[in-house]
Amino acid sequence: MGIKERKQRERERRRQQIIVAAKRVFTEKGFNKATIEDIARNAELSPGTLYLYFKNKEELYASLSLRILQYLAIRVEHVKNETNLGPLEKMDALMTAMYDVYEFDPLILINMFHLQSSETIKNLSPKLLDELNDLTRKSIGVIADLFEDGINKDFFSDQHPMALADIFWSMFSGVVLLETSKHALNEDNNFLKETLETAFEIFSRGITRNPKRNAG
Amino acid sequence: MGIKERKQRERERRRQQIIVAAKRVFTEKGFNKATIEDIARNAELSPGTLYLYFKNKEELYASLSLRILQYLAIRVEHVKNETNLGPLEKMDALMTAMYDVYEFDPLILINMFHLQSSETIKNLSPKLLDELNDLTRKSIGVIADLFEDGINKDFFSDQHPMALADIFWSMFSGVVLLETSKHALNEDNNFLKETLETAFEIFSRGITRNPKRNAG
Amino acid sequence: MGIKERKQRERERRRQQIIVAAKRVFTEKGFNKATIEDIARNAELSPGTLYLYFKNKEELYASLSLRILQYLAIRVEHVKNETNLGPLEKMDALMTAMYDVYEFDPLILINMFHLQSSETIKNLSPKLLDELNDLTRKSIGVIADLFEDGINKDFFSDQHPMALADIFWSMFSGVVLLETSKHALNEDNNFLKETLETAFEIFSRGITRNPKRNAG
Amino acid sequence: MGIKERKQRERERRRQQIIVAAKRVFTEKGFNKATIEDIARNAELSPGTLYLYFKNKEELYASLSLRILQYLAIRVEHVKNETNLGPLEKMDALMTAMYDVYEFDPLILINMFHLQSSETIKNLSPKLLDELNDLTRKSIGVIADLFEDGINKDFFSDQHPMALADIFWSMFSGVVLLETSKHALNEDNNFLKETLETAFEIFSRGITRNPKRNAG
DNA sequence: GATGAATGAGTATTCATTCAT
DNA sequence: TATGAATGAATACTCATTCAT
Repeated sequence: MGIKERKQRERERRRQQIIVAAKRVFTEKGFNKATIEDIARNAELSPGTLYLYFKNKEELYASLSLRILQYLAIRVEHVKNETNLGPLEKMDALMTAMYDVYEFDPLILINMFHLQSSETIKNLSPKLLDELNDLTRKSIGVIADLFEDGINKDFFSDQHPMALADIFWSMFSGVVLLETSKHALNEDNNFLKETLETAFEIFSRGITRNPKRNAG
Repeated sequence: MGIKERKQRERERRRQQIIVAAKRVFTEKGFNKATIEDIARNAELSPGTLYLYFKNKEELYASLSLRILQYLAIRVEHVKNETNLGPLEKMDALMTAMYDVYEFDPLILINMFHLQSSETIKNLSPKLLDELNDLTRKSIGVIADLFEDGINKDFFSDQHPMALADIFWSMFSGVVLLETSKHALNEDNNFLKETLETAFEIFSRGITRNPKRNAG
Repeated sequence: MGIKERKQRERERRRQQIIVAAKRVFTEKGFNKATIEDIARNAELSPGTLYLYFKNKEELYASLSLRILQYLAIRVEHVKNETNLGPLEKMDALMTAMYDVYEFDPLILINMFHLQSSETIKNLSPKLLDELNDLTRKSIGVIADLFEDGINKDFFSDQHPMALADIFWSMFSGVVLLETSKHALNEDNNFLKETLETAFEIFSRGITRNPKRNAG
Repeated sequence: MGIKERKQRERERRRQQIIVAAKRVFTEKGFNKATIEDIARNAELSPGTLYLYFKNKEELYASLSLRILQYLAIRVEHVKNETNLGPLEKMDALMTAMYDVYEFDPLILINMFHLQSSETIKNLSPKLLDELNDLTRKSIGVIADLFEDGINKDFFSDQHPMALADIFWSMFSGVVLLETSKHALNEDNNFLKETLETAFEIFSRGITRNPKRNAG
């Protein structure tokens, strides 16, 4: 048992070692230009070993996203559960959470959005795709709940909560992608934090029912 | 003379024939999985012929984006020049324009956003990249002008116009990408128009100075 | 008839136009890197037109050699027919002739030797190859006759005239190729004339029967 | 340790396996018509494997020449070091050496001369070209030393040793190429040995100072 | 004859994946 | 488990040649 456990832990350590290397290489070269050998060398393992831990290159690529999505899920869930916060305060907490998610691992977050572009989706295994989507949808669902709550309590204007959540998520990913592409183009991109804050601020004001706000 | 002209027209027709085929194939398979032979077959031409009209695969791919960016530039420029419209009305006109751009060629628009993802940027020729960016930046700049005008006239809250334009553009691309990825996942995505309208509506309300609005 | 003749002359002019262009391009780029379109552009004609005058690329390439081989044949024949010259004087005349051949068109001469290398031979049409070989063999044969005459008159040591002619020809082509490869390597190659003279001088002394020479 | 050594040896065996196949195929078809797949098939390996041992087609091609040039260098160096031989005897030894070089690998020797033709030079990587040239020049330099020694000792007529060496080398390569092109033309070429001997004999007599010879 | 647009066969090279050790 | 040598499928691009005008 102790042995089994140790082996299990050892195995998990190897997995992380590979994931870390993969992150570095994919981030530097992009999915297509990154080779398995690059990653293996970076992980100080042999190419063959990678296949003992990941079914194939795409699976490895996608596995990078899982962790950040899990973090996202935890964070938004936590916001939802903060029962002592009102809808507006939860919005603030949500925005902070989103920025934390971005900071948790910006490179992977971008990879993930890229992953969602239609080209990549076509080449992913259905199982993996489902997993990714479930995690994403779950978080967006929780976000929708927050909006719904706000609407019910008349803080937010009366719109479809899921639509709001989608737009919120779109705005988040749109800003992240744009700011990152600026980075890739060597323009300065130190303003992502400000841009994101401004974006969320606009969004927040946009959905807030004015009387309430004035009152608040 | 007449002959020269006819040849010119014939040549342009071929170009379009190739572009149409490329669009179909790139859209179906994505840049990497699409082969020149696929496109040639689709265009009912030989692979060699494609190279009489486009220098290489990337050039062909990017040429798809140019047209829609030109359309975008024209549309936003036109909104700016509508001198008889006030800032709020111009916002409405801008949103309509953006949706028209989406409808002008949704598939290519998505390709284009994908193009902007960092992976692709790394693999694009600098010249091409510049061209694409100049066109994009130009339009975003005009959008910023609209916001600036609105701010000067006290319709919009006092924020950096370029930042607002970036967020506007991010929201647009974010929504388009999200809705399209839903499509790729076979969820129904007929709601893009509504989502986009809602998104713009929220954005609009978010940036509008309340007193004015109440007055307006 | 006059018309026919004029047409014939016109046709010959075109042929030369192409040959001149081909020479330029083949010399600059070598056989493989030179394209038919390069040559056509250089000749201010269309690619298709070249095929009205030459069966294919290789035929065109080889046709360059014919002229110089014809010049060679004439020159050596002329030396042979100089009945008022003795064997040693004929050798001098022969060497002068060979150098003239080199100067007649150095670039083509080198192409020709290259042509004789086994790789190219395999890809030439038998008919053309025969033509080239007949011309070469014919000249080498005449050279052999000169040696034979010298041997018979006891000027030259008693060796197989054809073998001597082959060696003479080998030496000539060897020197030309070596000096030219030096040129290609950007070493100075202005010494070809001297090298060739020295080579011929050595050859000449090498085959001359000493007693005779002492007497002579 | 033993394992490492065995692997090393195994690797060298593979390399030879490829070189042997390459020699066969290049010799049969020439550089351009020979395909990597041909060679791979001939070596009973996959195309990809060839690239584990050689960077590209040209490198593989040129690697064939290196061995023979190394052999040449060793042989001429050895002749030079035979301190108990006089100049004339060294000439004999040199000629024997040259013929041995030819016999060491006739096909490759011809490839090598072909390699030196200007067309090929243009398409070779500079690094490779340098390597080949250094080796060649080195041997020709040693040959020049032999001539210089002979001149100093008054055995040979007073000419520039390097020029003599170039001519000697030219004659060698010229004879080899001519005789081989005869072979390619299906004429019998069994006389190369004789032709080469005759050529060297003529050369030798041509450079030898007569008084000495008479004395000798 | 002349054109030049179209053809499509031909190939070096890469790299994800496997499997004998 | 781990290795890494071997695999071989896959693909952009070129260019000699043709042929409708």
